[in-house]
Amino acid sequence: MFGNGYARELAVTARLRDAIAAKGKSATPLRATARLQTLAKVADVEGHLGSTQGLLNEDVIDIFNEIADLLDISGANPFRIRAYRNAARTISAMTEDLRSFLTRGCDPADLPGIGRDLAGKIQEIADTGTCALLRQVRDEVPGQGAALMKLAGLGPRRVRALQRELHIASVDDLGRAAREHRVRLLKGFGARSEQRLLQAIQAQMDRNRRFNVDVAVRTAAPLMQHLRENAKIAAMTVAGSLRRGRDTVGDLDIVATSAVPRTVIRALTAYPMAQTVLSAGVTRASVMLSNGMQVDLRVVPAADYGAAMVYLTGSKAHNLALRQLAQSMGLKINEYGVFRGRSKIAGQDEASVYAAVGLPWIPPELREDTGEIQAARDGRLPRLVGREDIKGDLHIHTRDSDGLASLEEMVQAAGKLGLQYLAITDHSPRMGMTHGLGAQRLAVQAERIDALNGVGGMPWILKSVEVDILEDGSLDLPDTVLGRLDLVVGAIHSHFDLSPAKQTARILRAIDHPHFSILAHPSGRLLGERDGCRFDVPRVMTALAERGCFVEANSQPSRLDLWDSACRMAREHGVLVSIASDAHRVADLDNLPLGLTQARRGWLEADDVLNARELPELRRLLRRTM
DNA sequence: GCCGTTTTCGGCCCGACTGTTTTCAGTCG
Repeated sequence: MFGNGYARELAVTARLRDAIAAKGKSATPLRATARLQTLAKVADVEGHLGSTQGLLNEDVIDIFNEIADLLDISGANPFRIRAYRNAARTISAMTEDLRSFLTRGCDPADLPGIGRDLAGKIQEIADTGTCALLRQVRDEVPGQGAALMKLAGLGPRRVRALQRELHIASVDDLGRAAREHRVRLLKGFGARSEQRLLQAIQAQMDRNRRFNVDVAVRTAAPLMQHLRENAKIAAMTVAGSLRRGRDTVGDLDIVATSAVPRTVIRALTAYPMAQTVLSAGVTRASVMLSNGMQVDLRVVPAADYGAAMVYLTGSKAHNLALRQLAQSMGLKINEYGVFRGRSKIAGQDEASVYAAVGLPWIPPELREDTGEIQAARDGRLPRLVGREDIKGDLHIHTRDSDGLASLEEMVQAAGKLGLQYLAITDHSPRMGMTHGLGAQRLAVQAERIDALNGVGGMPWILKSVEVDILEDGSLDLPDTVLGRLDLVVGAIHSHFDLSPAKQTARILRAIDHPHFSILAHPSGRLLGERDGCRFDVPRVMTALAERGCFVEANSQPSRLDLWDSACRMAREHGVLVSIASDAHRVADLDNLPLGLTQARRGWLEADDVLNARELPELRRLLRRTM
């Protein structure tokens, strides 16, 4: 998915910064990024942004993971295997382009989990595009071992057995063998595992499907209600990626506490939407719902609830780091609590678990092992922006273009939500299908806004427009028209597939426009439908900062654009973020928390958020000085 | 293969569930 893959191309993470600082080297990401941008400015734009940017990171991640899978199948030292996986994870947490990292003279061996050997392999991949060890292990493990490993239910041992005994090289081979009932003849396999493998092959074909967060919420709510009504539950919460606020959700993780766990397990397996029961034990069960979403349920005693919540909220990387920290203190963390020897010292609530390892409670949105544990240790955790900090909404449509409610209805609804101000941002003329507004209709709208503002008792209405950024970077309305507005929100709605160089130049030109205020949904991605456009994000952030402009975190569940790491990059560049609903109807105003969550995942505090400002301060900030 | 409040060797996160076994290995989260 665009958000995850592309996020890897962005700037230096705090984890990286911490790791380098811990090793006694000084490296401020801002300075590093600035240097990079200087290089970019002098370089030929097309050349700089050509085919290599970010691809090295992907290459190294793929190669290290494949080496790990193949070593696993060949029965290598498990800790050597883990080293490759850890290194791949470190690279995927990097948001700077690895090639520019090397160009700047930085040493990958300074990164956590990467030593001299793997640093050498990274350099080898940078130089040659591949790695001798990969070729070697591919020779030793013939066939598509790595592809087989990705099937649910197949690990290294069983892949090895399939390859050795049945000469199965590919997923297709496996499907054939399973249908011919040859797999069940192997030791350790039976008719049931044969059936499951066929299901796994089918599931893999259906997969790569993650759910937008609104779908996940709409799936979770009735399920939770069903469980409450049909089982004796003392407390229950959704954990996993939904609780961490990921932009998309793969499955639902639910943790519940009950004196009679069996009732909860039974209630889940009896849920009408549960199509297949994948597993059901005494304390844990998994089902596949009819909409294709998997639910993993864990039932624990009240005394273990906090530990189970930490465990099931994850991320896996965060939990690993937490356990290692515990271990270094002579403690053990599992889903039942924190233990010193046999005695349990914490676990009832999450705060006690963190406190046991000397940390303050860490908000779920930060639990990705991207520097939050070190920040918590140092007392540097951000005070994340909350719903109560949001004073207004700077991206709202009305019936005048493609909205479904009138200006008056949107303003009243914003007032009911306690907002102090809102910006009306209907589309510009180029967006023909949205009935976009030209100069004349904008002037009429402005009169109605003046009249409403004159009445008072409602949120202050700012005059604005969502002006189309045309292919060449010019704006879809004349200067004279834009100059009369309180702010100008600019967005791309076409030509998403320009080369990164052209896309970057297009956006930079738009930002240069004297009346430009906020870059809205910058990538234009539609989750699960359309990848976003590709552009040089650090460069655009730098330009926004230099011009006194802002960037939007769009709250539509199918957009969530900016994504988390780009929000973090905005903060690092000193660009204030407008967390906006992009509402086209009254109900859409309630989407604001979704964008807010991405902002929180990007470590944003209230000070980093444009619409956390009071109106007078907002007005001051909107006055362009450059 | 990495790493050091166990510091250049000897460790490396932890437990539930499934299927195939008949006491447990393999897989998964």
